Amino acid sequence: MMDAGPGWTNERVELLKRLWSDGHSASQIAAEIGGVSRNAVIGKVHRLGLAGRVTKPNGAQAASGRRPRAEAESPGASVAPTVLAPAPPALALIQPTSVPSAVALPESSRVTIMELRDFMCRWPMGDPSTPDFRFCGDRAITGLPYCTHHSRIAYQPAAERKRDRKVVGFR
DNA sequence: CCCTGATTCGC
DNA sequence: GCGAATCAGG
Repeated sequence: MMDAGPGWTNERVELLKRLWSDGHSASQIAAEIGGVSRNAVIGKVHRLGLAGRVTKPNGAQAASGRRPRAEAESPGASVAPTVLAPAPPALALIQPTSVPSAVALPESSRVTIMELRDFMCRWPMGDPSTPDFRFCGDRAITGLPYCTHHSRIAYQPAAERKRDRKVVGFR
């Protein structure tokens, strides 16, 4: 008599609530509960009214939802051209004068410009005029030219002159 | 390429 | 009510 499909029993819902309020992500909760997908968790969370963990002050909500089953996209139409980074690190001028490569980056996936892919971090490393000039090449944040590490450096908020040395944006 | 939550809609 | 598909953003 195995239950074919354990729906959202009271215990599961309570576990969901506990994990959600405990700060676990939807995918983590889904993996913890088992048998449910991340979407299922999110959907249930919203249905329970628990959503609203991250509320945007602006009226700009999130996605507009899923498409109404229509896919008449213009195949020939080209989208907007690729936009470059708003504030590149001025090439190698901001070079890591004291980069403990032997400690910090044991094996950074540095790549040449030829090996640089779209999803790779474009953070310059080394002197562009030398043959050993490479880019970080690490996995870049989607939509951004840099990886998580270098994004923090490139997009540092201009309001942190001295004190407050905490890392930006993190739950 | 990874991830996060939000939303819609067919079931 | 449920959750996959999709979207938007990091």
